[in-house]
Amino acid sequence: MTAASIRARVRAEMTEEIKAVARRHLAADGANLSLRAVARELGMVSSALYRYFASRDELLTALIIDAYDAAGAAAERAESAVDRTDLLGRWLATGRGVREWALENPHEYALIYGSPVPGYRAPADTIGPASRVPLVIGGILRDGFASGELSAEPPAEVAEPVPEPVRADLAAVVEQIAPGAPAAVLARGMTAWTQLFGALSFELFGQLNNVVEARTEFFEYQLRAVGRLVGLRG
Amino acid sequence: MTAASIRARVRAEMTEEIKAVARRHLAADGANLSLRAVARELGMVSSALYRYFASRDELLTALIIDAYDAAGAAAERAESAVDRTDLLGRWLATGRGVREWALENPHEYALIYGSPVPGYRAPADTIGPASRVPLVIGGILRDGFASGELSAEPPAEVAEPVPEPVRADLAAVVEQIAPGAPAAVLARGMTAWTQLFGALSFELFGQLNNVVEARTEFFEYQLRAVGRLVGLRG
DNA sequence: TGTACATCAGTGAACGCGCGTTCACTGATGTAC
DNA sequence: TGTACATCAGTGAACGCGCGTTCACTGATGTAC
Repeated sequence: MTAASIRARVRAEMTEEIKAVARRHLAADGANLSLRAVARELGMVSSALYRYFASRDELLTALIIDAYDAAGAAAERAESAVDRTDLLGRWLATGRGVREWALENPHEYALIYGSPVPGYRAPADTIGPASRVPLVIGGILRDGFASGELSAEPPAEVAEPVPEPVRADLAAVVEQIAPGAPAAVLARGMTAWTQLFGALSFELFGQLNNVVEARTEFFEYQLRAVGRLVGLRG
Repeated sequence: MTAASIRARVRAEMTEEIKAVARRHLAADGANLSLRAVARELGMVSSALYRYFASRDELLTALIIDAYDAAGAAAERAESAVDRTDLLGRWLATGRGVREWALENPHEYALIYGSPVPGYRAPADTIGPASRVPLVIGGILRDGFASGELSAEPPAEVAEPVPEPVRADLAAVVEQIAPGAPAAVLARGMTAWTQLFGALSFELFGQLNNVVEARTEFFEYQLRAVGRLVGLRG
């Protein structure tokens, strides 16, 4: 290993360490993370951080990207462990995987799915990582449509026509997320996606306090209910 | 009008004005609202605010309560304009009412349904106002169950049993929200409640950017889809 | 292999701000007799 | 109705903090000849 690459590795490790400390600080400060506090904990002077991140916003961006990646990886890991033909199981595993990650990392969850950070504009590099969970769901829809289990027609009793402008928007999304699937299937999938994160936000942001204590069971119930709405059988 | 009551009225007006300015500042600062900035805009010295609010947290609490009340009032106003027997229509009106309020007041929405404010603990006085939207939904469920339109059994194809621990939690909630309705009906109602705010959070917090542009139609589609899951006909 | 030079991580001081909260005070307005 | 006193809104200074970012610098580590 050349001297240069050792230096690069040390630099990469230090970068990771800064992010790790910053992640811990999200708990105390939320999105108004203090660079000076991070530096203090690392035993450095605050200006030293500028060797690694050009600004506070850049550090925040790195944390956001990492959080999306971690949530996506959790979904992928959980979903990939399920038999490919068990579509409902794959959906449930995805939801559970994301939830477990979110419960372990509530402040990172809040950073990406909570209120936007005032004054912060997410750069384009967050788009890819942010798509990982939707892509997992898209894979389930694609396979379901391919196997015929998911038809363009939803379960008869909950059939709801997709409005024309939404169809148009989804036509573009279909190509990236679930190539080949009809817009109607994707629309139901996006309803499920919304439900998943709505349920997590309610749980993590306190709306269920004093209302539902059986959090895991309630989450599971909602996942299953919306899975049925999508047309997933299990 | 006595002198004392004039003083009281002036005081009340000043209190409202402080809150109005503070609300505007939520846009710039999010939840880390600055008392000094509010005072500055009012042309007062910052210590003068302490005549009206004992601390920054107390001002935040007032804003949170007002926001819940405003969202609840919007839901009530919209829902009450619909024919009582049109359950699906009542649900759609509720959703649209909340969404309109949220789009007009995105920062207040974020304050109550977004990430929790770091270091802030909501006092008990927020519970009542926070229940107003759920109560509107509960009213629809109650009436639906009373008229027989909503049965304990959901639409057959999306039937999903309510887990026992959730049933137990909901038994308590039923009394406050929809007296007389079975837990199964309430569970579906809470799924709809989650979907409603999940959809709003996705829209307001930017998750739909570059994905769905036909926001109103997509929202409407989701409201209808989950309304069917609940068993509301229209 | 040894040496001159370049790179780069981290320092420390400074700039120019911001904040919430307390406290003694002034002066206007209201109350009680 | 007039006067002494109490209430209360708002002031201004201060306390004791915090922050992001810039800049000239030191000194260790790497690179090129």
